[in-house]
Amino acid sequence: MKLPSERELSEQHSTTRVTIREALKLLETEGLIYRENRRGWFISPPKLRYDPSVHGRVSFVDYARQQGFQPSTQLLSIKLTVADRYIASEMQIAVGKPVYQVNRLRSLDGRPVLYEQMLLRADLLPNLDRFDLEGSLHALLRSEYKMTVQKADFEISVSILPNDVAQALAAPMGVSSLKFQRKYRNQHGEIFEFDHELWRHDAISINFDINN
Amino acid sequence: MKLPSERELSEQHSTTRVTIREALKLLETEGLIYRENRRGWFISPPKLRYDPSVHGRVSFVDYARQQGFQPSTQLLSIKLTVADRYIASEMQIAVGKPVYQVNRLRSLDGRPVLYEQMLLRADLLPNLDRFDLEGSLHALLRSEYKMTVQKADFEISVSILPNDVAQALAAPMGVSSLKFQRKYRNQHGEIFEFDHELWRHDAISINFDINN
DNA sequence: CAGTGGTCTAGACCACGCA
DNA sequence: GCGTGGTCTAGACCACTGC
Repeated sequence: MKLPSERELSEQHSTTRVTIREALKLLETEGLIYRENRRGWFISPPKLRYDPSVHGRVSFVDYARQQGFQPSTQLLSIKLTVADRYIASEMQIAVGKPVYQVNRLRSLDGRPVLYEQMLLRADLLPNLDRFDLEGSLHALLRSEYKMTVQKADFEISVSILPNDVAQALAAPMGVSSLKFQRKYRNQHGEIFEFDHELWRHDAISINFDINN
Repeated sequence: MKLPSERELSEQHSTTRVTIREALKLLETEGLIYRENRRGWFISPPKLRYDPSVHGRVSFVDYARQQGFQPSTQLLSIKLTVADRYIASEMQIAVGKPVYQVNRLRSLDGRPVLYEQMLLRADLLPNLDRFDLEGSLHALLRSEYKMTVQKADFEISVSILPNDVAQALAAPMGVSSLKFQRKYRNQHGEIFEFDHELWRHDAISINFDINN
């Protein structure tokens, strides 16, 4: 699945590295190939089909397996912190309220595709850090805290991978990404979770139905 | 809203055009600036917030106006054709069945942001080409054909603007795009419309709610 | 340590937008 | 017809990967 080196390609096509790189970047934007930082160019695997309407009910691991991928999750960090002005306003809580910040990395067949940052209200979910956070978070919230998702707000846009995230995904700077911003409300209408998900743009397609 | 020329920028920053262009392309991928083919670089306006869950009920023109944009629609072409194998399979009709193909270009404040290709079953929507197709299509279907959307299937992914579409959007080759593929079913469960929408990636964010 | 991708220089020519 | 962006050449050095 690895392409020949850029120097090799430029000789084969009697052109220069600059030109070859431009062509490779077109294919990258198109989603056909991707890079791992300083390791080379690779053919992109098929996209994961992601259905936001079942999110919170069906776990990443389950639907990835259904589609023939070997998924894995790595907990990067968890810390107890407090809401700054931005977080407080988005989560509709007071500035200074305690929140857990959980960062995870998710991979398909060993390829990192998703960087997840989750902010969770610590007052509603005490001692969250004592649990195993590499599995399904929503299954955990259901079984340990009787917390279920009543409503989810999504905002999806195309942007760039921030530098730290690019590093975590072994991606070079400037790779485009699909950004999910998500808020979950529980049965009482409280926003208990506020997430940022950053996907490699070539790793995902979003599929869902709307009924009128 | 126009940036200085690339040559000017490279002098100002004591570097070469190649390097400046790389930097500009980073900002382009990030969505902060955009190009119009051979006309220069411009600051990107705010994104249109698009809610797929109200699509079919609220028109492009209406929600664009609500957000302070001046929307416009241009009919590029309409023709009566027949379903090839791909279209037939996607629309669940027989190969050779008649379909209207409608192509439209939509702009915000004079900036082309969306290329729309719609395929509509001609047997269910006879003489569609006699109507004004620069307004809301679904309003037309409702009033003239008593056709309402019961269910909509979405597939959203990031890709590149195809060359002909890039040209229509006055975009250079290789600009990334957000692709919507959409199927509408009527009250009888028939797929009467199959769309491809290509958005400039920096012109749109998708916002919607899911209720469990 | 050899080879890779990431970054950069200093030019060049062409096609097109604009006046 | 001038200036623009789009494309290309022929090099270079560095930081890092993989052996």
